[in-house]
Amino acid sequence: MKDQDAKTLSNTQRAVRDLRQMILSGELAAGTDHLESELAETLGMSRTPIREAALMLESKGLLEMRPRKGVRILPVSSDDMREIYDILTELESLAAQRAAEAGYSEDELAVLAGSIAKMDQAIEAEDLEAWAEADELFHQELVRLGGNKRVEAIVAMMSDQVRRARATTLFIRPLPVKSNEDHRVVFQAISEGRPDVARERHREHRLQAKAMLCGILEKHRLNSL
Amino acid sequence: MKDQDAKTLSNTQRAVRDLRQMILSGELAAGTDHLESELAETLGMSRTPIREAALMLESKGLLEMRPRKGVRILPVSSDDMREIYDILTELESLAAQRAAEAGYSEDELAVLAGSIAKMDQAIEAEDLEAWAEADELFHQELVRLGGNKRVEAIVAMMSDQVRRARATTLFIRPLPVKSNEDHRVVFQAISEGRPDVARERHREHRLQAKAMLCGILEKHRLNSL
DNA sequence: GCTTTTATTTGCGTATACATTAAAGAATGC
DNA sequence: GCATTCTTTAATGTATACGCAAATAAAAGC
Repeated sequence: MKDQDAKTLSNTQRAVRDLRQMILSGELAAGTDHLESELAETLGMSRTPIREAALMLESKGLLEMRPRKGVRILPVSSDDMREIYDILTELESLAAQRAAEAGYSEDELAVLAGSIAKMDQAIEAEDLEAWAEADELFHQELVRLGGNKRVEAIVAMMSDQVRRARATTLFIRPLPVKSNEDHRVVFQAISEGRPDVARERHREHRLQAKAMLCGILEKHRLNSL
Repeated sequence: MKDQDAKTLSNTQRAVRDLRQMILSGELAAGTDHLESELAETLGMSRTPIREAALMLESKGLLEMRPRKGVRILPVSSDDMREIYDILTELESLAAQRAAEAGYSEDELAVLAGSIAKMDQAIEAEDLEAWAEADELFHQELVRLGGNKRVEAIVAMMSDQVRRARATTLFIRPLPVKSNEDHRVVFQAISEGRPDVARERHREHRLQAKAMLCGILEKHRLNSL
């Protein structure tokens, strides 16, 4: 990822990548304001590419440009999480259905199967970070198999917004054993070519995840992550 | 809309509005390329706000910025229409469900009811343009009542992409009598507070609309609108 | 002492200049 | 006549300059 840093990537693209990374990692904390000129200096470029990057990240919902107040890193409230999870529920369920309809071969489902295996191992080792990573891969690959590029883009966007909240709740939530079972059921429905089952089971999986996560957020008064 | 033209609106915002309008109206035809400097001259401003506007419209899926080729107005193929309609189906069905759960008063449903009345009148008068406008209002208001801002934004984005194709098919498709019945059924389910019915009926409505529209597009070999 | 008015600062929006580099065209060698 | 290399062109990516309006500080009036 370093080899095409200064080469093929434009400063705007680097700014998008770096700012996104800084937001997701919390280096730019939610709710904080930052002047365009500050960010420009931080990333070692002029305001122009910073502005362009900020514009893009704004339409991805990660920040907001407020004249004279600087760019504000948008916090994610539990209401936001509800909105986002509702969307993920619908679109991923569609993807599961379509993936089951597509009749993928075992080879084509290898990545999905692999992500499930990784999650099992992670549970075994009680490595929550590794589990979260594999879980994300599962959902991402599921959506890819759904074959709808726009769904892919929207889900990626929503996932970005959710990532910070997940990092916080990861160590509060119950061990995701049930979650793994859900994934296996969905996988099986896809590999057996049963669209309705895949759709409905994934839908339930997501609805439960939403309830669990929003429950935790409200119980712990974790608003604006 | 003219009074705050040069006043409160920045050039970038005007560029977004005007370019969007020019794309939707076909003044900037699908598939054509335009240099930043041309557009700048056309809209009477420098390249800077044009670039910023183009960046935003790019992330809304209306155009694509290709180095040294200019900005390309993205065509919408029948495959694209499938993707878009699939998303609209899922998200609008969710909105219908949520609207029914919300238990809106008659007053709060007035706009929705009004849009249905307008569609009936339009059918009566065989005014397809008016029907399309009222239909759009119905869907937009339905989504608004769903109470999910992100869904609203996504649906608005997809609607933009679909608008050109609709203009073309409007005079080929059968008279939307069935469509009006569907709307009434969905409306009733919402006003009676029956989420499952609202969801499922709207879902079917959308699936049929998709089949009809994509059928027409392929029958008439209308790719890349 | 408090409010209102005026000055000052400061960050943004936009124009413009310039460097970069891909693409098109010309020229050279075969 | 064709391929290849060099030259030129032209459009983008980026830096920079500057006017303007909003926010803040200072000053005047009550």
